[in-house]
Amino acid sequence: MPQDPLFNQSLEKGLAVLKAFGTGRSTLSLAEIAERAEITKSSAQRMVHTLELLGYLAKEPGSRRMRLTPKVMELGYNYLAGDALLDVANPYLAELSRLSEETVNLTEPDGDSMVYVARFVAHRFIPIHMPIGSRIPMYCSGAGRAYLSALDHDTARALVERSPRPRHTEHTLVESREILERIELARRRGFSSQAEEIFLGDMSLAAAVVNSHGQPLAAVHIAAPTSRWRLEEAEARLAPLLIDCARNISGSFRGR
Amino acid sequence: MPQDPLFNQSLEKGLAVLKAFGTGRSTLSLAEIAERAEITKSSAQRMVHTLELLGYLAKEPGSRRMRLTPKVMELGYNYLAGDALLDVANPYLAELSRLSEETVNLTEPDGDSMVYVARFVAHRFIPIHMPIGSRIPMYCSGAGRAYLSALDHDTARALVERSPRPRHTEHTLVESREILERIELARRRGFSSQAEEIFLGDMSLAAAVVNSHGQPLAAVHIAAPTSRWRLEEAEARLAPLLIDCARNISGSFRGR
DNA sequence: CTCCATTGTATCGAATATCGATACGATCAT
DNA sequence: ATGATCGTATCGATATTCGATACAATGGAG
Repeated sequence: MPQDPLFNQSLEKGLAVLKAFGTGRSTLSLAEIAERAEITKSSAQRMVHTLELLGYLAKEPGSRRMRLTPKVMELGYNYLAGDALLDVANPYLAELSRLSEETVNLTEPDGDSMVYVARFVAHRFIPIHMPIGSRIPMYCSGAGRAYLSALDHDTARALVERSPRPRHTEHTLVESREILERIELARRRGFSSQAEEIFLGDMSLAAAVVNSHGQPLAAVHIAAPTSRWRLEEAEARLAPLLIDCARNISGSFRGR
Repeated sequence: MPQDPLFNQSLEKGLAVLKAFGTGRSTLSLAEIAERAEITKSSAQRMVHTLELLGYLAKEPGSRRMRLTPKVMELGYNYLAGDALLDVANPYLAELSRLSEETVNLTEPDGDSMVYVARFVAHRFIPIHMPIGSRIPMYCSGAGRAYLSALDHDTARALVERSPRPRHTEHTLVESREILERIELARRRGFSSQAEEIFLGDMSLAAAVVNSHGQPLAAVHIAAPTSRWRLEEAEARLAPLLIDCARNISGSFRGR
């Protein structure tokens, strides 16, 4: 009974196989792939065979487990390569990293998460390793709250309320009322902040990048380790630079 | 006529659609997708519909053209997240960038290209924008030659000879004899170099990262703009730091 | 503003490629 | 050495994908 005659379930299964490598281990046996992708062993066999021929999967030498090849990055890279905002933002992000001497990131929204699309790492500290493409939840991140603060109130509220809100650390805010208060504060101040709500030892300040209608496209954030900054001090010293950076990116993108 | 009864052509078509966004424009109409993916309009319709439901494609607001969503980066990110070498390398790469005050990259081999998997951008200069996931050919890049120099001679020769070798600039070496000489030199010196063979104004020095059997896994390279360095000077000052970095990564990975 | 060419969307019957089950053989752990 | 688990190959049934085509929507030209 094909409910949607245009939907192709083979493609769904194939992508589920690629996504199966996201959870946990980096090499998987066929049985594990079938289990994680929630498909039958036969389907897994076909999909793995196809992906191997196409060069996206390879047998781990010496065993029969499969692993992703660097070729899968072509798929994600195409997004980055076509992202006009990223091109515009890069020099401003580099400058902010130079001025602040801290790690600076650009993230874009997807569902209820923010996705890292650019990252300039400060020299003096290697913080939590967050490669391009990784995700942080909107509700408890500075970047997410900055993004939400540039949406209209009802849209932001709806997003927060329907998002799962696990407690990552003892400091994570999980009550939607509290979170919405922080978003309201961010709206007034022009930037948002977050202290140790995702990782202990890590704070962040963030500001939204907006289009010509004021709608948010992305967020810039500075990662400030608690070992070097108190929150108040970071807000006083870094927030003006941050807001300036986000405003410059927004302005340049408009005139692109 | 299913020549290979295990091969799933729907999956191939779906991935071809995602890859179609790599060539040229960042938004495509259905007709353009069908053309670039080399599939019929009907197939394109089904694949696009499916990818849209799964969240990998979205309609560009205000038009009917499609664009990739950040969600596609999940696929590529899974590779990075599972890459043990990358974890080990990061601090050493950061240190090399700090010491050299230039941009440092880690690349891994795929086919006849090297793929960027990590990048530490120097503050004082924003060179050619090469995001994670982008590729450079082995035959004319420092990283590629460093990688090839750690393979046995015959394997390296075969790779170079069967690789297409377009001339990117007036300085690009395209004769396999010349290229193999450079690889031989790299083998003796422990690092390779390249000056303006891909982009004018850009040189690079590179060294291979090897496993416990001496087989290459990746390459570290420093991008040195011609505006700041003469080749001989760069080789004298930067190569020792570079070799040290690659050796440290190799050693740490062995003991992982 | 109208018309036309092009593009996106929906539908359909045919038949092929995909489906899941199963059987066999290889591999690993005990 | 033995058994259990896992990867590989094969099969018949049929659901699902196939390409064609018809229709509607769009956008540009005149």
